[in-house]
Amino acid sequence: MGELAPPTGGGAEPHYNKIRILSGVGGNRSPSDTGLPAPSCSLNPGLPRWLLVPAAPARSFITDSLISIMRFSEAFIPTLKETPAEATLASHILMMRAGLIRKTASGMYLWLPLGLSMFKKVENIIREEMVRAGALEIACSIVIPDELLRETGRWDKFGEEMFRVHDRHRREFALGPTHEEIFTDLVRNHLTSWRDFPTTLFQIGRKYRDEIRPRFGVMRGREFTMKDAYSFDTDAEGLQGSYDRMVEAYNRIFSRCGLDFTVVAADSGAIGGDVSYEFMVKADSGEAEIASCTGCSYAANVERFPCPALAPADQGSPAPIEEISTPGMSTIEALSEGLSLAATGIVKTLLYRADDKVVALLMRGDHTLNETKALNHLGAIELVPATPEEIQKATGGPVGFSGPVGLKDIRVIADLSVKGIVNALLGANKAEAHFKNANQGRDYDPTEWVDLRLGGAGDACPECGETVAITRGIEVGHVFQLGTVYSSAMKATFLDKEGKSRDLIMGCYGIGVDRTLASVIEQHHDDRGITWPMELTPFHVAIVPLNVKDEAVNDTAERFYRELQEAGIDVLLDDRDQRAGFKFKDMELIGIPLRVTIGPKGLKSGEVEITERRTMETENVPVAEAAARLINRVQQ
RNA sequence: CGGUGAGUAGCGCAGCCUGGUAGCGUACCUGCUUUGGGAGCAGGGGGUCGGGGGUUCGAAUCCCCCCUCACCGACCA
Repeated sequence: MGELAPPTGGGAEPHYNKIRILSGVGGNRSPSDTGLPAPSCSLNPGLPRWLLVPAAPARSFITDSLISIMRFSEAFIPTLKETPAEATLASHILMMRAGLIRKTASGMYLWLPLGLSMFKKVENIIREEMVRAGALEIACSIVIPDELLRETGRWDKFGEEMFRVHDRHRREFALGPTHEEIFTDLVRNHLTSWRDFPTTLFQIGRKYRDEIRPRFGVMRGREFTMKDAYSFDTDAEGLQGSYDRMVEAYNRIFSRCGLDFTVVAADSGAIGGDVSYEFMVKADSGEAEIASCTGCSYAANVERFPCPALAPADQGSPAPIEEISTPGMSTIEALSEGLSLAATGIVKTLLYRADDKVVALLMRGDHTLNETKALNHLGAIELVPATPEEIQKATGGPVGFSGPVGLKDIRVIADLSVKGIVNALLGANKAEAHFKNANQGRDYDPTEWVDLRLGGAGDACPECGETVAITRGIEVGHVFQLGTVYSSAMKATFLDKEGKSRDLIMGCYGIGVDRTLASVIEQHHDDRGITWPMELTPFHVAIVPLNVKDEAVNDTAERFYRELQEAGIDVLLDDRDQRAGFKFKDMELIGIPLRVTIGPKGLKSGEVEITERRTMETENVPVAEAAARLINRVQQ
């Protein structure tokens, strides 16, 4: 669980929203006109052009009914007995089998009624918490005209990952992979005074990224739904405040979704900016690696985890450099074995093509390159391993025998831990040969020293020095302090109190909605199916009459159905003429938290059964008490 | 983009090697029986065998090209 307890349905303090009066219409009501206490926090600086109104209180999920058809015979819930061949991840398998989604193309899914219901519940939690934090919702087109993306250079920077379309006049558009430009453009066109800020806008909409390899169902699709919010402030303190409110909202959102998550320092990647954190759902199936300290609360995405220089192995004093024959030894492993030499005494030379230039990256033999760090240092759009031809051209030697000695006209960037390696072994840039006793400064000299290393378990925590452990996670949210990256590129400015034009200071905040839902299933399932948390389930209670042709059974089921509906509970009545086992399996697969089973035998003794999905514990309850018992358990 | 594998009924699969005009399970429809853990019997509907070209008297099957999908990889020189 996160730090925060989920909010209670009622009794919470009122929350305030700011609404801007664009024209003079509406007058100048003061906050006290609402009859509610004035806002207590920094949410609102009390600017005269903001009108304060109470936000809708967080609705209780009990009244938040989103499904209209609640008889199984009339619903569209195509459950599968068998596992579709394409699915390997638990959440993907269950979303297919329980009838939440179907695939329409690689990385593209449609949401069936049951899936859509849960989807909307996640969406609504996000929406409520964003509004609670003072953000204003808008809706954007998914299509972005090329000129906006060209302003920030991202038309080119996104490369193949961006879907592109054109209209009949050959005007070009992108299917938005993210929407910084749209929001920045909107704000620069309409908000120009220091009085207009702070402002945070958000939308919940589809995004398109032509992923190299879509996988894991909706977890990494090419079309996905994202909540993206953008804050605009006039100074660094303002940004920090907007940012803190979003982080707080995120904590509440993921807690309400019943997720076990953690917040980690992250790389800001293609979005840009300075401070960046990711919200990670803990899952072994996650694609992200997290370095978390065993001693303190520090945690970071390994992409971002800093790796200072490590002390070099003691290899004596410098000896004369010497070329040696190393037939067939083109890997660190082969060299280490063939020459009985520790990998720590070897320097490997990785050749990459950064955009259109080949660069050499030096790593200690036992270390792994962190491509993200290299990419950031180079400021390149693309970083790919050089081809054998490019390596031959750049070094004069074949793949597997590259080294920094004698390299000309290319950048030689060395990891910090290469410094101080005495009498290193490294490639001679010719077939079947390496140099031994190579020494930095005498035999080769990198042009740059940078942290290029990928951290791993056992590395030191940068905060407290204890060792870190590596775990995996699913990135469900990402928050950035962008600063002026976009505002300066797009000339999004405001006039300050002195009448001077200054760049707006921005933050951006994303949540993957589909992925959050899939994560919930990753963390809430068993071998029978999904085990929904009460706040996200499409139905709180399943009514299972065992023999729909038995009048007493049927009447009782219908009576429960009415009573529970009247109490505002989402209830699914399995009115299908099917055998008991068949219905039980379906309900367990779908994961409805409570099941009331009505059978002829039980009715004769005046009892029905209530089964809790999560524990599969069953209790017999007198018919007269059952409805009240169910209502009570949904509400707790 | 590389490797591996797969495209045959809604879903899961066989048939292909060895060419002769398509089958099993499930789901679906009808009837009867059954009714507390994915029922039984009987009858039935449903397929451009991913697409195109070729070989052949004849192609799901053999050959060529293309498309799509899945899994793994795409730093460890």
